[in-house]
Amino acid sequence: MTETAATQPVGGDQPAGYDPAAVERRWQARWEAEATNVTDLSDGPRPFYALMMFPYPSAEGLHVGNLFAFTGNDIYGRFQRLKGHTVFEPLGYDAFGIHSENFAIKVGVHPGELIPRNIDNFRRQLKRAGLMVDWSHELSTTDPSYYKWTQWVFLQLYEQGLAYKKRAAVNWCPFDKTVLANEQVEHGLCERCGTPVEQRFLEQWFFRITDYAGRLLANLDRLDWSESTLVAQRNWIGKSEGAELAFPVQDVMSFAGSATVNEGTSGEVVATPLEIRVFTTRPDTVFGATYLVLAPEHPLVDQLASDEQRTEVRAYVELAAKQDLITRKTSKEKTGAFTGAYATNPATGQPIPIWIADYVLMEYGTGAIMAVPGHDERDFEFATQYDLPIVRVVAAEGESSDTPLNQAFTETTACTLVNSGRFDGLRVEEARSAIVTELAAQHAGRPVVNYRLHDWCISRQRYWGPPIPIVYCDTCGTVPVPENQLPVLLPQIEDFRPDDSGVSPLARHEEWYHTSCPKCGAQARRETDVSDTFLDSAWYFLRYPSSDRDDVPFDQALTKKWLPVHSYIGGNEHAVLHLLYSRFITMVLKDAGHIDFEEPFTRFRAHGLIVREGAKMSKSKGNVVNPDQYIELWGADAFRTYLMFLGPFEEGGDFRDKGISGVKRFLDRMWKSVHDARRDGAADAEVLRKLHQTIKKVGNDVARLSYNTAIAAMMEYMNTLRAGERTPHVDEVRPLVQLASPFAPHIAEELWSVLGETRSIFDSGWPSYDEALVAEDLVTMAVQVNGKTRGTITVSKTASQDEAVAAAMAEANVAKFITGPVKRVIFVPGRLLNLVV
RNA sequence: GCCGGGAUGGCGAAACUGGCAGACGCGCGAGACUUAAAAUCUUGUGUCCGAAAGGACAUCCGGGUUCGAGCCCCGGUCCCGGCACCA
Repeated sequence: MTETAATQPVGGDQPAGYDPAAVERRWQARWEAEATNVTDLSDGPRPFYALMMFPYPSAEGLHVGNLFAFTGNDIYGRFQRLKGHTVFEPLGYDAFGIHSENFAIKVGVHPGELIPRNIDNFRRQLKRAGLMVDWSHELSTTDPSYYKWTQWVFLQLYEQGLAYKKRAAVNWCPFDKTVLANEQVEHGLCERCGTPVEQRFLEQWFFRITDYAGRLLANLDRLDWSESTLVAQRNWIGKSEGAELAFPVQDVMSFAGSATVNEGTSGEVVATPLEIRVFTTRPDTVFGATYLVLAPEHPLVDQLASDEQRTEVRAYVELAAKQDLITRKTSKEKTGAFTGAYATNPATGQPIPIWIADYVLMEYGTGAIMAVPGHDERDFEFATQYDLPIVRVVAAEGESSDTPLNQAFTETTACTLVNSGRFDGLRVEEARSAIVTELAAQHAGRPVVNYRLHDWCISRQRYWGPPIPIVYCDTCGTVPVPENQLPVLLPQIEDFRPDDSGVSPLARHEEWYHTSCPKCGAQARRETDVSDTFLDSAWYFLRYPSSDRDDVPFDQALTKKWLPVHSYIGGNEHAVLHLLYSRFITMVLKDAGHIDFEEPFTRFRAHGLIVREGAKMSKSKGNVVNPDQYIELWGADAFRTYLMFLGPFEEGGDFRDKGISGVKRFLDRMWKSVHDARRDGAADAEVLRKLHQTIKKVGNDVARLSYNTAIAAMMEYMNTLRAGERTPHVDEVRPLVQLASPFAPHIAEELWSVLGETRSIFDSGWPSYDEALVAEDLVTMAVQVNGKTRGTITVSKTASQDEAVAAAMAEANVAKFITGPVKRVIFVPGRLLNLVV
């Protein structure tokens, strides 16, 4: 390209060719120099926070999937800006966590050195993509000025009694000597080294997210989120309504206070009958409960075991403890042991044996179940295995109390109770409440709602994360680090590898580990666990607007103005954890009075996945797309536009190398059209009509993230614009440049200046359309005979049914098929006419 | 097993509320320009029959509702994703 080419007046005779690299370099420099993308957060009557989930800065650099998502968000942000909003589009890095740490261990470089390097590379790549990012608010979760406030968030939960410590099972890899997340265990083996994973019990920090289960679930109904994400959250929270029932244990007494699960009261020295509480969603089947099963970890197991059964029971408990958490939950084989004790079924009054088995999980319900083998598949399997009685208590129509059961009968609709004493004949739905009411009157039961959601374990026995801001003092106990002593800095240590001890590598660093008690000043020890990466990302959206503030986690006025986030975009792999934790933390901060809203993301859309030639991209398959290469070859504008064109944004699509050429051709034609455009004479009326139709369609499509069809509409307009090698008029091309600008921002800016404009196109406003012009005066309608299309007619858009029928009859091919009298006419104005003969 | 999403030309895909199936793009065929090629432009392109006009058949399979079904209902096959002994 020559120097003068870009500034060649419209109508100049020899427009220069389109050189994406030069154009993109020029405009990126100019945006930076003129701070085009820096948002004045204190200004702007119509703020719009367009957020994309921040990336984990991997060593491999930006993935094409990342870029797909970022571009999708950027287009939406740019569109909102053109629509007159003040748009804030920040970006940051989720750089703490096991991923970074494992990679650092692998290559033998300290993560503190590796991460800044990766971030530099990410920033370079993201900038090249031409995102409208306000880089002055960039953040990284690994920065002490950020994690200081992550620790502050922890303290907020601690102060509200929502953070607590308890012993819990973790997956432990004896070879890598590390705690593993559930996702890192495959078929009971460590995903990295293949060593069988063991279960270990460690003291860990938890957040009481279960206290918020009801609210987290109820609010979902009023969120404008992708349906699939809402469903995933509902399933994860897993509400189930049922009852807690009490089964008294025979001949075993206990001291009050230790007798029941979930009820730690005073230690009165009064012997009370021991009872087992169970949770069930089928209280209607209580007459069929022929035995009880406790989880092997249930606190009453040892007390219940009879002398002759004790050895067997202990062996089983030990075996269960050895098994890793994943295998236990996936192997369907039923095993268990009889405790030797019996309980009384409160409905039948009959004694039933108490068993332990690992198919019952301690962390759900009460850790104990009443087994109804007749009507539960798992119980049936277990009962068959151990020869326990199976009783039918529910019967379908045509069945009776003694219709044999050769498998569990789990149907409930149109079923009635049998073998259930005075409840016989009741429909299942009626029996549920009737039985609970009856048992409640005897203090043997109550209705209960249970959630599958567990409390959030945030402890990580690792190095690369924010230290949990807690100190242990021999006299003062557990002491939170005062806010003015934050951050608790993560020390720079060389041996950050985890070891066999089961505690964080930080514990090996005496000078860090030993500290003084913030309360009494005596010698004390630091908590050595760091917090979960998901805590870092559960509040980052609150930090962006205030990222330059050191004195507060988030400024009150800015937060009020900019939050909740107007549009959030991200991958559905975070449908549950990240999005749920963010909602939880937001609710907690609201309850603590720090913010005045409790849902962080007003609108959320999950983007799709990019595959290549039908297969998921992976390094091992060697089909990973490196964005740099494509941007080099085609330009960021073409690459962005192609990514948005290859499939629906919310579904993703197939990346095919050749596909990009069509999009590049489109940009080339737009370039040429603007340079060639004539100013003399008038614009063509029909072209203008098409233009207005296009403005309408592109606006509607972009608003619902239907980017692929928006691009198709622009291409279609381009075909009209250039049909028959006509020379387009300036008025015909100017709005097109605006429509294309969110997709291809650099070329749009360039062409905008070619059109004589001096300000950024992104301050030019979104073109409007004239509804009267959009509607065609003449419409082409399909004419069907008996539902088969036989021709078309062109009539006025206001044509009546009679006029349409007359026009249709005049068509030879239609008349040909009218073999008898027309019995019925279906007339859809402007669309179709169907004659039934 | 349960819960989502999906299956449309050679390929990526459109069709928003039941109304001309295949927009737009890739690829491919033909032509123009060129010494030639690339690029560009024009044009054709679901399948079958037909010179054409036109016709028949076509949205995973089998039924149904309707004047009319890719879309709604019933039954089934396959693919992708999530959860998974949750009582």
